[in-house]
Amino acid sequence: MLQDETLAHNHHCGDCPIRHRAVCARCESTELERLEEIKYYRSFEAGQTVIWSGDKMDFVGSVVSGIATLTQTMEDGRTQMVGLLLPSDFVGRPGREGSAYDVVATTDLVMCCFRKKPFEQMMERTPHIAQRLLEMTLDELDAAREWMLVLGRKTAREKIASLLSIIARRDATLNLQPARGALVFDLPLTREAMADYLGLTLETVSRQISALKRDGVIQLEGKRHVTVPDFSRLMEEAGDDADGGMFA
Amino acid sequence: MLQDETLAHNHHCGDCPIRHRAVCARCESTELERLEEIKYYRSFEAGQTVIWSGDKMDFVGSVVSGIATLTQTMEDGRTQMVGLLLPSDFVGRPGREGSAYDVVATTDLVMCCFRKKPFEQMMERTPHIAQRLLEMTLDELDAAREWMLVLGRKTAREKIASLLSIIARRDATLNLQPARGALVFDLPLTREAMADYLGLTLETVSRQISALKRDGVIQLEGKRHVTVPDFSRLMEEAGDDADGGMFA
DNA sequence: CGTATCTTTGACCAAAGTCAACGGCAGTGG
DNA sequence: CCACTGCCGTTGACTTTGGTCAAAGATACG
Repeated sequence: MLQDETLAHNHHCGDCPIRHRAVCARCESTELERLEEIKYYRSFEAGQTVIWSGDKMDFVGSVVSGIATLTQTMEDGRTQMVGLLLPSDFVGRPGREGSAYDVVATTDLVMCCFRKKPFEQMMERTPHIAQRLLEMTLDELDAAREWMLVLGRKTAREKIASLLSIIARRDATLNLQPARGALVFDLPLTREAMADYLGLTLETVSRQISALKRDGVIQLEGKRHVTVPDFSRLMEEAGDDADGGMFA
Repeated sequence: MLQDETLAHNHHCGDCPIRHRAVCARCESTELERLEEIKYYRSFEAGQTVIWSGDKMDFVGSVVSGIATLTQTMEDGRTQMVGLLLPSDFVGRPGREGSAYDVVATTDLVMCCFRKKPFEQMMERTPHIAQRLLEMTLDELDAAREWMLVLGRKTAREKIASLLSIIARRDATLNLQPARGALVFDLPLTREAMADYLGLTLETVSRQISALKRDGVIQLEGKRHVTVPDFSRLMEEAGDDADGGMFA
């Protein structure tokens, strides 16, 4: 276990892998120093719940590494994922007491946390933080609206293709994949989590993945390792018109 | 037609009906004066498109009166509503060129507009505006996530009940309805628009409204005028656990 | 090995979509 | 004033998609 290392408080923001994308992206070095004073790291194991819906949140923070999900649950147990948190994404809502959602670590997870009160105070005095948070929130809102189209109007097959293309695209930008040819990535989610993401049952997810494989849209190695031989074909299956401009 | 009146440029922000809820809510009088210099009003008739998806937006603004919708459309014509804009809601995204969605006036509509560039400049110098916009954006994000649960996991009947309860609740807060007893309101949307909101067909919307009427959950007068004799019953039908605390 | 978790697949069913006809109402123009 | 037209909404018959229930395969872990 390397948790001791990841938990260490003496990481320097300058070396931080999410330095240029997180809520602190626009901060200058003096601002970073002040953030550094109120920050601390927390690690979570895969499967652990970071925050329960309704609980009081005494911190906010950024995902440094790993993946977490934001989910809502109805009393009868139906659940819908409403957010997928990747490195650099922000957790928590300044100016609000409790969490509206369950936050669960899907993989092992490291978060850079700030106690809520000091962070809120700092936000008031540091426009760079508020500006960046606004920008990130607007991006999230756009993503949520895109997702609403998926949930409301796409077929099961299109939903799966949409999810795969989102994950593939993200992976390509993070890991600087060759911009041409086959995309290769690992699914960070179980079939059940994909179902909760897409408003389907896990059986339907499984069937549609098998169908996409049968039709040559994707190749599978094991349950989780995916190869996409032709990305524009996948986009077509997702019902997304333009080829996204990724491969011109 | 009173359009001349609503179009007049000499409204004072102090008298504005959305003064305390819109993006300008936190501004002080000197800040309001400067906003006043760059604002202008625009009116749209019911059915008119305010902005086309992909178009360049040279303004941002607030809905003053009337209702507008934000919709996304796939090439084959499937459409999903992704936002319902009520008085005080903000339209447009600072720091981005084009609109990602169609904005359509559902009723006659008056908007308070600001040219984008001056507004963006003012935002940088006026933290009160950026703060309020962040707060509003976070609220919208919460609403979008609530909506995702509706789209992904609720049955047709629950979806209709959810929409009715949202409209009823909004109407109650706006028009200070008696906090007890029957709620009465008008549907601001056609069956088709409701279908686009909920990811259903208009036939299913019609059938489920008829069913809720048959079961006594709602009463209808004409096509659009709704009476809800027992709000907690409607909440139950929506699959929303708590009684919302509205009627303690 | 045996147990637990995740996944796949099949048979059947139910909810919502599709296609089509029709009813009501408002506006228009003869 | 009435007939005509267009839009909105309702309802019915039938189809399709995805959900439900059940069994069994794969993989990892102790």
